[in-house]
Amino acid sequence: MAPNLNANKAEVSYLPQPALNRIANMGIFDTSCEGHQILEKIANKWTILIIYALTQGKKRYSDLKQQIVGISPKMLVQNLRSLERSGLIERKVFPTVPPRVDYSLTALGASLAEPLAILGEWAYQHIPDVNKAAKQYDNSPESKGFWEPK
Amino acid sequence: MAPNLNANKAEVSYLPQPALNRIANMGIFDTSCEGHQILEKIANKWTILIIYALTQGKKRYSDLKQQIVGISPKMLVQNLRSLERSGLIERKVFPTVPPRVDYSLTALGASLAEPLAILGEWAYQHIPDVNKAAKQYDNSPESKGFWEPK
DNA sequence: CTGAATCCAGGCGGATACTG
DNA sequence: CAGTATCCGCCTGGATTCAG
Repeated sequence: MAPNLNANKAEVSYLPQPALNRIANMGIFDTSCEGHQILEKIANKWTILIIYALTQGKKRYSDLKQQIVGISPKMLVQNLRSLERSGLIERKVFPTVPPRVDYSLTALGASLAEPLAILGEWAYQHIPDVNKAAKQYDNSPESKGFWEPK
Repeated sequence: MAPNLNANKAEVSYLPQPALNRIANMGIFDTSCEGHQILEKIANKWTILIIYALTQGKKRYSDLKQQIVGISPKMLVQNLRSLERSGLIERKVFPTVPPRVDYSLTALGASLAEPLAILGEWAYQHIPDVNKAAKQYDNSPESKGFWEPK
């Protein structure tokens, strides 16, 4: 946070100021760094969607399974456990028959919802931009002979 | 955007207001939705790290390879191509010998850097929280007999 | 209903060797 | 230097079945 704006960045001025300066120098690029590991954990498709869903309020297992289209029970449970273990969601079991389990965001999980929501909004807002870029890329000469990544 | 604060959310009041209301109802949970696909594309480890690195300014291939610890040439190129195709980064080739290639963020990519930075900052700020939760979880009775997810 | 267990294919992703 | 090509292990993740 100290204003050590060193002069070794001449041409690029598009950096978002506050956040990135700190991040870059904190070992985020190193696998052994805990921040890296947490980032890796939350930066995956299913995790994000689960957080999104739970932001609407507590939900049952079957609700999540229905809302998150295409998720297999295995992946759902796996990610739910992962999130629970990290303290992002809470799992509440009702000893009834048939059983009932509610999942909800913890305070920690709720604090993550905001950043993830911003990310999701970005995705929506830039659909046309990405499509346009993809179309241009396909018509460019360098798109010939490249193994399609994904 | 209209203030339709319907009353069907009684107990949970932790939702971040602005972003999530829109996201949830826009098919983000559906694989066929373009927003979903873009999100899936940017929400992966290597992509995020590449964006982070390039936020510091334009970099050469070898610079990226060195900075992003543990990335293989295959993954690096694959993700670079993916990002280029989506219009997030620009690839500039210098016809010199030995060859030189610079990668840099486009305006679109720069606009994504901010959300990603926020996410990365969240990861760092909550390292202790996640660790504490994990420790508690391990000591809880329900952590017995569960297949460790990741 | 909420998962657990098992099976299995596809692809992610690392290692290596090789080009212009 | 900046990739490309190839091989391949392994793990993700889907499908299915079963249990409490």
